[in-house]
Amino acid sequence: MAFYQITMNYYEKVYEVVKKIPKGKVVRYGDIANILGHGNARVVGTALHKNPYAPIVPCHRVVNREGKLAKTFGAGGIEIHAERLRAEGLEVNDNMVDLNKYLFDVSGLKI
DNA sequence: TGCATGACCAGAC
DNA sequence: CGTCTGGCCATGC
Repeated sequence: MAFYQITMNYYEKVYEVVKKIPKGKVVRYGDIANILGHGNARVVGTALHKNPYAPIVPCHRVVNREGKLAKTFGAGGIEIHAERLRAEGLEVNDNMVDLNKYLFDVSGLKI
């Protein structure tokens, strides 16, 4: 929601989707981009990198197509990224999670 | 208005 | 497996 920001329509859509990811699951940048209707995963990554809603938006539940975590995680670095996932019960090996186990299907989400 | 940037992706080799 | 290339498009200067 646009609490006190006026110019972040696109990024805000990203945040809205990310907030709907259930605990213990992850989604890929491309999947978010897909349901937003443009297919540009880079913009999704950029949006989360700036993530102004740090604790509200669970940005650590977003990984790339390989299941790898963000190299330059905005809220503390890749180690924090991994720790937050482990805190939710996910296995993180070599900064990577198993998409076959934890991938959440966002195609059923509404925006 | 134009140009560079980026938590990405798919294909080629 | 790994590396490289081209494309993607919102954002900011």
